[in-house]
Amino acid sequence: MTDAGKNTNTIAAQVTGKPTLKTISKLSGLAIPTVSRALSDAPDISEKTKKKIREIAAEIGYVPNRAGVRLRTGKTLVISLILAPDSELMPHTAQLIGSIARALRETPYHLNVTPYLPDDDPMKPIRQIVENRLADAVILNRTQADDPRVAYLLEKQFPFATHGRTNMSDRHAYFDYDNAAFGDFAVRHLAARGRKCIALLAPKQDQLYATHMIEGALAAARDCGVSLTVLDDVDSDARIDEIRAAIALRVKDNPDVDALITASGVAAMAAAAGAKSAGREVDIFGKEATSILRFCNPNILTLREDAARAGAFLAEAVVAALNDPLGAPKQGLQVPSEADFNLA
Amino acid sequence: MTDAGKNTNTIAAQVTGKPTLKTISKLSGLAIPTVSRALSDAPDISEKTKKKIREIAAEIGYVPNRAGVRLRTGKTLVISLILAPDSELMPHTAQLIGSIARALRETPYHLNVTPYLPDDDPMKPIRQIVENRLADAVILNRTQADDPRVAYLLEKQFPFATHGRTNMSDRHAYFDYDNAAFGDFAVRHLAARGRKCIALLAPKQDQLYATHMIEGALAAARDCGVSLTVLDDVDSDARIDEIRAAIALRVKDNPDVDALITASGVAAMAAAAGAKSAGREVDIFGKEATSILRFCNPNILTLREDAARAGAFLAEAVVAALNDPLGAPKQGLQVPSEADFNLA
DNA sequence: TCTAAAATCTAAAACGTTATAGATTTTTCT
DNA sequence: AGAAAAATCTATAACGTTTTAGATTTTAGA
Repeated sequence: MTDAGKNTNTIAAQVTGKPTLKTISKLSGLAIPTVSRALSDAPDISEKTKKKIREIAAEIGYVPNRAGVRLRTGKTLVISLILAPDSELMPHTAQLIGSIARALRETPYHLNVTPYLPDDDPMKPIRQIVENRLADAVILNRTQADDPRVAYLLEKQFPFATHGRTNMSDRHAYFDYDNAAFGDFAVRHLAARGRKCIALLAPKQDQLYATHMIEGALAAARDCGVSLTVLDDVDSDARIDEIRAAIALRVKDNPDVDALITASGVAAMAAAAGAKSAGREVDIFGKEATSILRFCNPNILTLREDAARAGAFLAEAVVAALNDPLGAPKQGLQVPSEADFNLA
Repeated sequence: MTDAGKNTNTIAAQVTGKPTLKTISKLSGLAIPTVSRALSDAPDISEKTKKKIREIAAEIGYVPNRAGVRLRTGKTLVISLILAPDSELMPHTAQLIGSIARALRETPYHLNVTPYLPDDDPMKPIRQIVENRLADAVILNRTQADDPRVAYLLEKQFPFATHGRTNMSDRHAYFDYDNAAFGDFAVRHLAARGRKCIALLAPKQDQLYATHMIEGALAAARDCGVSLTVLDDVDSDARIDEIRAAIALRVKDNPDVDALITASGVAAMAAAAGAKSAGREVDIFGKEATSILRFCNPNILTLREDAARAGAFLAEAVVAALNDPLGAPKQGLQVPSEADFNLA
């Protein structure tokens, strides 16, 4: 009965090549499935054996071969971030990507990035991933209120999380910025500074965040007794020069406007430039602070959108969805506070 | 001899589950290895057979299982982008990531992102990837002149490409901005605007791009007969407020300075603010244009760094290195031109 | 002490692919 | 026509893992 541990100690040092279960099997004298089950803490392996195997594994630096696991289990150990074309141009995106990937380091999953172009069908990357099983889950950003990708993923029961809410948010994991609260915060802040006639620059597209922002701002405006106009004929996602020109026109048309709220930092910049070119002094309140912003114009106010927090949350949410497909989806909201005010 | 194609047509339509080589084997009546070799265009398969197999494969939408390929060949079909902590905060990084991933769509490789934190050992992710074969190649960004990661990868003969040159650039693929040409361009441009005393804000760290930039600028300054001072005690990679404060001090100390050159857009902004707070009107010339910049200060001049081009090049370069490990590494340089001037 | 049950381990198979060596068929040459 | 050569295909094995069912050992019960 001593043949099991016969040559354990001598070989352990001189392992050649990348260690596998087979290596541990030989070193321990136990069968490969035993080693496998011991490392996955199966109930039918004795504590003594588990300890022994874990020690050997640690000593020789065993790391499971992903291809083997993948082939056998059907899991890819990959989570894919679907990158919308706009996102590439947004200042916070790199931080979002980095923070997702960093959070995933605590898990067996790796992050891969799947971008698409403005002319591409947004459904195509999703379908490919689901049909060819290129990932175990996806993270979507820049979701639309009525997003066909979300509908598809729900139908296929494919795990996912979104950055930004949708019409179907009750059924999936997400992280979002509380844009109603942002609208509220911005209006109250401007009102407190004595502003009376605020214009809000909303994106044209069917974006839920705009709806929320407008609702919050309108309610606060009523409450504070200030006027609020929604400039829905100016696309805050348009090119920067167009925004500037459009804003210049609008403030000229409406001489009472003394403050502007925008949905993004870039739009805030453009709005500031537009107002200036119209010879007007207005307060600008923009979401999505960039460190750059505070130098641009003395009157640009911002609330920080915490991309790092969003990324970490999304990573956890999507892993939770993988581990417990039937559990309630994790949902997070960043409520703006004074602590985020005018910070980079 | 007719048993081969016996039930081809009938079954083709009703394939169930994800098709594999086995599926095609059954449909075609040919052995699995034959199917495999036909699809990889091996010389010992007849054209007739190849055609037949390719048709079936196309019809049922066969896509090779990555786990199978990976396990058998040892290739991961993954390329990993190592993301430096600073990069997450830089405006162009998302576009770099997106363009790499988009270029890789033409290849079998997927892009995965491996970030590390300021406190992490930069070698750790690289070692993990190489030792555990988590990718077939890596792309490094923010390389240092003397980068231990580059030395390690060269020693291990692991395929890679870098964004930014190093001391060992002759031996690896890279894409870089021609910073000497940038220094030259900036100085000549400022001189043409009548500026006589230029200060150059260089990063403190051992970054090759700074060396190049300084060399180019110094040579041009000699040639144009203007004065150029290198502010090497101000770290252009420092926090934005520190740069602003430092610049304010320096321009106060030196009343002759009438222009500033910086290595980044953010530094340009900060420098502009610093000069303004010192009550001075100086021209600012910064690399790495962001759309935002042009609204900030009337005097910020920029040359565009084309992140999309960099990404596409790096993807191609690293794939070339994989396909031909012994070939000359692909190396690219973006030479700044008027076409890149003051563009976002 | 013997049997039944529980605990612990192992053998065999499978995931999908490709490489190697060998088998079969076809072609070419004498 | 027969043999050698070329062309084309197949059988087998392996990559590293986990699952299933079964084998062995140990413990508990009478």
